[in-house]
Amino acid sequence: MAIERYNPRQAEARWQAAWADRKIFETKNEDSRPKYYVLEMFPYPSGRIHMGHVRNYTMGDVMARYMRAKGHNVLHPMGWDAFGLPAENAAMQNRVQPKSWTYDNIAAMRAQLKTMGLSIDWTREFATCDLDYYAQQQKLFLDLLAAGLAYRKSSKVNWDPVDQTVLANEQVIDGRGWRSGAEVEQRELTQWFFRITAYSDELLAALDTLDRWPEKVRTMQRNWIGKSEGMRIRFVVAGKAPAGHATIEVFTTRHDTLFGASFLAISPDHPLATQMAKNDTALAGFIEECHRTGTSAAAIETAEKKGYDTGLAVAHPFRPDLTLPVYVANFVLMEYGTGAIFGCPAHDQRDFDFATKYHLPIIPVVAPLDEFDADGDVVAWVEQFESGQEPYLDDGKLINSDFVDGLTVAAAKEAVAQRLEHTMLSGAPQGARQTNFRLRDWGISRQRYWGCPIPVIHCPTHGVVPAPEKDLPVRLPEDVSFDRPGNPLDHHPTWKHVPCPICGEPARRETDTMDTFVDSSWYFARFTAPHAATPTVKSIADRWLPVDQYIGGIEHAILHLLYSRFFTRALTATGHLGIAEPFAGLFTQGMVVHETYRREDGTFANPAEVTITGEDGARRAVDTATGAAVEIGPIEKMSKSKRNTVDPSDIIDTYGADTARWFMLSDSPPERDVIWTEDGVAGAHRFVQRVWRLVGDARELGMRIGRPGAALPNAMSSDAMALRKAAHRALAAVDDSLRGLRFNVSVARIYELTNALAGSLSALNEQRPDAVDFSLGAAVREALELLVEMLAPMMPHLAEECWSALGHSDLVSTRPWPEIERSLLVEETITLPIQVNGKKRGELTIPVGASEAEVEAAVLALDFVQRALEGRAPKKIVVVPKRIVNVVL
RNA sequence: GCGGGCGUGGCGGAAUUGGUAGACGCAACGGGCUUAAAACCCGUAGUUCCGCAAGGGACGUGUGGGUUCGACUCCCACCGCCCGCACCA
Repeated sequence: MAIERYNPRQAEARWQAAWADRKIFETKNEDSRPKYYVLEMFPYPSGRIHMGHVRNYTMGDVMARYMRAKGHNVLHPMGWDAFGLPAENAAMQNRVQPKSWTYDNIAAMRAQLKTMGLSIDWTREFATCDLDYYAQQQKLFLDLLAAGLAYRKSSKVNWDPVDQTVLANEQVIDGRGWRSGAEVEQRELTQWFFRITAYSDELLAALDTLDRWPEKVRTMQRNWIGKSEGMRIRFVVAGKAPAGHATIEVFTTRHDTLFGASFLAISPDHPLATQMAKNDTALAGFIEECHRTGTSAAAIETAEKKGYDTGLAVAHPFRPDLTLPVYVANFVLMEYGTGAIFGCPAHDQRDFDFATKYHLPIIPVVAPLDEFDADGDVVAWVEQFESGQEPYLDDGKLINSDFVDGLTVAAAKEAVAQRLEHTMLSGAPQGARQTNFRLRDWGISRQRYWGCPIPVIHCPTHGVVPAPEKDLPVRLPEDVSFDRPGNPLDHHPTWKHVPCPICGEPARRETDTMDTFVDSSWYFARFTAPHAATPTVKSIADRWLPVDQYIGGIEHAILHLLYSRFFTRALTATGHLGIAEPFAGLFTQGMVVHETYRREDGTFANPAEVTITGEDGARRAVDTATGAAVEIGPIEKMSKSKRNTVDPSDIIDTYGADTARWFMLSDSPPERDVIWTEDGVAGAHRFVQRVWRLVGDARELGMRIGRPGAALPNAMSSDAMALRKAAHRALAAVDDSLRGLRFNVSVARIYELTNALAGSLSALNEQRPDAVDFSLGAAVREALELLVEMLAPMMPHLAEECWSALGHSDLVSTRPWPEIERSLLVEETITLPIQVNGKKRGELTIPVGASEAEVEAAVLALDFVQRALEGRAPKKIVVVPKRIVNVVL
C-alpha cells in the first residue's frame, strides 16, 4: 500500500499554524521590493461567511500569494464593515447590545475565514465600529467641515413613521419601509451632506484613466454622474406676473429647437406652482394628485402626461409677438435643472404626448439631412411628419427657425447660444451656457444608534459648533435601550446634553450618526497604517495606494465605489492623502448560484435536505426525510429566502478548504456566475487526492526520481524532454492566466500537466530495474515540483503537504515563483495544418527554421495536395510562418 | 426608451486575439481491477453520411448577408437572453 489518502482537515490546520508561527504573511511598510496591494471588499459581520465570501477571498488570496511569489511586498489585509442597522434590529429582537452582537459575529467569522487558509496580515485587522477607527473618522469629518466639503441643509428624505428613522432609497421597497412595512413619508429634514458634486467633473473625467476597471462599471458611474451641457434660458412672463416671478428659468440641452417651442412646463414642486396654488384650489388639487402618483419605475412607465394650465404666458425670446402658455406638468422634476422646461413637441417624446393631449402646436424645426431635395426643400418630409404620430428625434438641419434655418443641430445650438448670451434682459443675459449633473450631494445623516457619531454640537447662540479636538472622540454610549422606536441616542437621558464649547451654555449634541458608506470610503487607506494616531500617515498611505487589485461584487458599482473615489479626493484636499484614485484595478466577481428545490406545498428545500436521483436518465429530487418528490427549480443566487445555500463550513469540514478554493476557481470565468454543484465539488476533491497520489507514487519510485535539489542530468531522453516541455509550457500559461485573473484557464493548464505527469510516472514505474531512464525520473521530479509550486497560490495547504512529502524542508508559500525555461518553449519542428481552399486537409511536420520556399515545396509534394491539384498549378499559396498553409486552387 | 454585456457539444467553458473550433472539467458510455461495491486506472464521444473495416466526405460557434486565401473572432442587418439606468429636459 502506497500512501494514505490526503487528510485535509488535519493537514490544513497544521499548515495554517506553521504560517502563523513564522508570521510569513505579516507585511512591513518598509520594504525595498515593489509593492502590491490586493484587497477584497471587506465583509459585513452578519455572523456566518457565505459562499460569495469564499469566492471573493479565494480570488484575492490567489493574487496575494502569486504576487508574493513574484517578488512583491504584498499588502493583503482584512477588516469588518461593522456599523449598520442589522445590529440594532438584533438588539431589538434578542435584547443584546449592538456592540456585543457585532463583536461576537466578528469572532465567529474570523474563525471561519481562518479555516480558509488566507494569506492575510491579521495584525492590521480592524472593525469600523472600533473606537479607534471611528475616532479617526470624526477627525476626518471635522476636516471636511472646515474645508467646506461637509455642510448642513434642509432636504426631503424617506421617513419611516414606525421605525422613526430616515431610510435610504434602497431601503424603500414599493413605497414601504423594508423592515416595518409602513408607508414611507417624504419629510423635510435638516441633514448633513458631503459635497460630492464639487468633484462631478473630475469624477467623470478620471473614469477614462481607470483602464483596469470593467467598462460596465465605468459606464454606470458615467450615467450616474449624468453630465449634460445645455443652456439656462429666462422667459419673460407676459402681462401681470406673480410677485417675484417676472421671469421663468428653464434648462435645456436642445436650444437649437427653440423656434419649435409651444409651451412651458414647471414642476409641481416649483416655487411658482406652490405660490399660485395658494389662491387656486384646482391647482392645489392637481399638485396633490401629482404627489400621490408613485415614483416607482412601474408608476412612471404607465403614468399619463398631465398638465394644469396656469393661465400665465411667457414671451418667446426671439419672437416677442408669440407667447407660450405655462403649465404645471407632472413629468417635470424639481430636482433636475431649474424645475422648468420649454416644450418642443416635434422633437421630444414627452412633449409630443403632452402637446397631443392638450392640442398645442407641433412645429417641426429639424428635418433629416437626406430629406432635403436639390433646392433645399423638405416639403414632402414635413407633410409626412405632420400626418405622422411621432416626434423626430434624430440629427438633421434646421427649418422654420428664422436665423438658424439651414444650420446643423450643432451649429444651431451655437448660434442660439450666442444670440441668447448677447440679448440683455433687465441687466443680465437672457441665456447662459450651463452644465448640469444628475449627481446630488451625498446625504450622510442617519437617525440611528449603531454608527459613527457626527462630532458637532448645536448651540442656541452659536449654531453648529465642531466638537473640540480635546473632547474627541465622541463615544457612542453603551447604556442605551431599544425598547421604543426611534434613535436611542436621542432618547438617552444625558448623552446629548453638553455645554457649548464657545459659551458654556447648555447645548445639544448632534444625535445623527454617519451613513455606514462613510466608514467604507476610506478603510483601504487605514489598512496602510491601522494603528496610527492620525487617520492616515500620508507618506505610508501614498506609498501603498492606490490599491492595485480590488475585488468585489458588482452591486457596489456606484455607491461604494463612487463614494470612495470622492472621499479619496476629499482626503487629498484636506492633506490626509496625496492621490486621486483609490483603486487602480477593479475586478467584479460573479455570484455563486445553485439550483432551487421546491416541495409540493410550495416551501423551498435546502440542498442538504434533498437527494438527487438519476435512474431513468432524468434528474429527479426527493426530500431525504420524507421521500416525497421535490421539484428542481431554476438556478438562482444563493439566498436565505430560496434556501438554496450551502454552508462553507460544511464543505470545508467535509472536503477541506483547498477543495472549496479549487472548485471556486475552476470552470467558470471569475467575472461570471459559478454554479455550485455537488458533482463539481466532488470533482475538485478528486483532483486534490489525485495530486497527493501522484506525489506518493513518485516517492515510491525513490532513487528513480532523484533527490530534491539535484541537478538535471546533461543528457535527457526524448520522453524526459517532452515532459519538461509540457511542464514549462504549463508554467508559462499559468503565469499568464494568473496575472490576468483568468483562474479557470490556469486550472485547465494544470490539469493538462497533471495528465502528462501521470503518464510519465507510470511509464517510469514500468521500466525494468536494469533499464531505468533516470533522465525521465529527473524530469518527473522537476515537473512534479513545478506542479506543486503552481498549485500553491490556489491550494496552499495541499501544496505545502506535497512539497514536504517531496523531501523539502522549506515552505512553498515563501518560495519565489519558478523560473520558466524559455528555451523549452521553442520547438525544433512544428506541425502545420494544411488547407486547400481554406479547408483543412492534412498536416505537415517541418523544421521550425524552414524557409517559405521550403515549406511550399514540401506542401506541394504532399499526396492530398497533389490529388487536389490534379496536375494544375495552384493559383496561390498562403504561408503564414509557424501557423498555417493554405493552397488556393 | 437609453446604456453595457452575452449567445460555442448533454452541461460549465477553452481557442495563442484573423490561422487545426470544442482544450480542461462535469455528466455519460465501454473496459480493467474487485467475491461485490466504493475508490482507482485505461478508453470512447460535435452532428451526420458512405464503408465490414482501414479510412473518407458533408455540415457545424444564435439567424441572414458581407470583407478575406482563411471568420467563434472584423463589418452590416436581424433574433434571443442577462444586467444597469430611466419622465434627467
